[in-house]
Amino acid sequence: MEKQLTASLRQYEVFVAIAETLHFGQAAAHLGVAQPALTQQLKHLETAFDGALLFDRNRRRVTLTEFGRALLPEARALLQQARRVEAVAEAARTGQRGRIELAYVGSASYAGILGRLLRELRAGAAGVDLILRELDMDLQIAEIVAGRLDAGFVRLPLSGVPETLLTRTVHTEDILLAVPPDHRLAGVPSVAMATLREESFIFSHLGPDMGFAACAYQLCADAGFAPRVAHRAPQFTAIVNFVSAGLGVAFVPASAARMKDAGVSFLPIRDAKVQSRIGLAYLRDPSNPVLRRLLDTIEPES
Amino acid sequence: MEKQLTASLRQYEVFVAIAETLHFGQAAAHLGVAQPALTQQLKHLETAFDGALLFDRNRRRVTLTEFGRALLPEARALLQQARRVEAVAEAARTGQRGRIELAYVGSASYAGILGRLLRELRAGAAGVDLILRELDMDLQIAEIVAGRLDAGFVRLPLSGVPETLLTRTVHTEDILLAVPPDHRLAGVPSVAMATLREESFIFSHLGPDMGFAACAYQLCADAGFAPRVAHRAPQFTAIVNFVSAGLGVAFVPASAARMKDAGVSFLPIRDAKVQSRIGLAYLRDPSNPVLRRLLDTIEPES
DNA sequence: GTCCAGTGATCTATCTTGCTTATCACCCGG
DNA sequence: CCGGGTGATAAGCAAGATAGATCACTGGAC
Repeated sequence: MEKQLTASLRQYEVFVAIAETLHFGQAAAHLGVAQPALTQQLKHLETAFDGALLFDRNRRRVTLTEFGRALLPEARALLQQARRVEAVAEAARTGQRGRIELAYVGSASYAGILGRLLRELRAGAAGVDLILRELDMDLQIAEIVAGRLDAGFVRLPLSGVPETLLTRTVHTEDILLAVPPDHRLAGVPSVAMATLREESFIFSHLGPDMGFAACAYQLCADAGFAPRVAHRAPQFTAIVNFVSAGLGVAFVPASAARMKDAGVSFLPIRDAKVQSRIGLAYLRDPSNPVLRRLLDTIEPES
Repeated sequence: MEKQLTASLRQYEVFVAIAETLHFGQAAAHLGVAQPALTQQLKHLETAFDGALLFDRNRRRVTLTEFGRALLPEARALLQQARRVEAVAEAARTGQRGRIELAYVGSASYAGILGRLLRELRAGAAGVDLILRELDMDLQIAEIVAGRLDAGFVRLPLSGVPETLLTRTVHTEDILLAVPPDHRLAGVPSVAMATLREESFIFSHLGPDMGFAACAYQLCADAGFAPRVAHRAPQFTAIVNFVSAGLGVAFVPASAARMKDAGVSFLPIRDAKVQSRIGLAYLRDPSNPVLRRLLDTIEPES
């Protein structure tokens, strides 16, 4: 059992108010209460200190005793800290202060949206601790559902996830076709899906129903064929490397085209009806105020 | 009207206790109250923060929310400051911390008692602000009575002072006779009062009923004569200078004999029945705890 | 000296707060 | 399915805080 505190904030508040005006009536008005309350609270405080008087009350003039004078700065500091706690509470409640743990799939870092979004998150909220790490989409989902991660940037769409897991699109970009330097299409200004029916494709590891791969399969399905998958690679860097080595062609998000790897061409697809979307995935009704604030900065859509 | 504080120390205390154990029952035991009290107090605190929850209570496990986690360090700091205020209050109440304003008559500084006493005052009380100044006895008394000075070191006795002004002897020393180099007594090992009846004396300015002068007059009265006062000077340094210049002899406190001014001899008085006392003068029932503590270190006597 | 305005203390009734005990609702392991 | 453990809820009581009226004392005006 800890040592009990013997005086209340209210009592220190009264003490400081009287010390500032040296007048019970004015201090009472300042605190918005009647004067007898001050007399009583102050007396309680003095009783808490073994009866040591804080003021000399000569009926006509109120003066701090030496004891009171010694206590005043500490009492002021206490009240200041109390106000600070409440200010911090307000900031934490509205998400301007606190901690958030986010993840992102590797390909999200090409798109440059991380920097932008996180800059927004920081705007006017210098007190936010941000823990950020790169993580594959499937692991992100597991961590979020388990409550060990607040939210994550993934390639949409998701499938087979609990319906408490929501997503919100934060970035949309075209899908390009990456072709090797010596490929028949290298150098053409754009391609049509129909011409790709016989190509060998390099796809990501992730299944056909989620993320970027789902969009790629959709492109092919729209064009009336199923892609022949020659190889799989985990990340777009690896995929582009495979393309560069001539192992096949690949769909990549436009932001991955910056890689300019060994003569690989990135060709617009004339008749593409789908784009790749990066979204933030999070649990419904998030309790983390920082996340709530982050979601507020993203237009609530899809 | 200031912004009102919305939560109480008790509520933060409850919050921190629960945060430390993550268990309502244990926290309640720790605080020495029944468990429902915690539930209620915590709810009050959460209500004060617009209903934002501080803990996730899953019936089986209590966890801090991000909001609670953000608030915890501030709440801890608040409680620490509250404990600090009470510690400071205790120290101030017992005089180990605070401020004291003291004065001393010039001749008290020869006696070396200031250093000793003030060292005692500081012992185990590093938080004491000491304001010290040299001041003549009569001014000291006025300042003390007016409440502008806590206490002062003076030569006893006092007379004609309010009876609320008390003194306490802190130092006693012999009275010596200072004689010029060419005086008939220069060089004798000691003198008897009876041989001084015809001497010219140098006295201090202060009246015959107070301080050192009162002792000197008493010496002469005991010997059956009234001293012939040739000159007056305000301080012992000046008096010894006058003696050195051959203007007469003078009684001085033993501690003034260190001055060794230009061949002046300081002779013990064989039949002296009085000594000079330095005392601390102060108002009865001092409210300054530091002064009370100082008085406690001086044996309560005289 | 007398009186009056100003100020803090005191008294009392009322309302609020905080705590206790008893009980409930729920989760989880056997 | 039951029992131990845990937090929430309910009701009652004691303590605390406040308002309003009044008292008591101070110090200056005259």
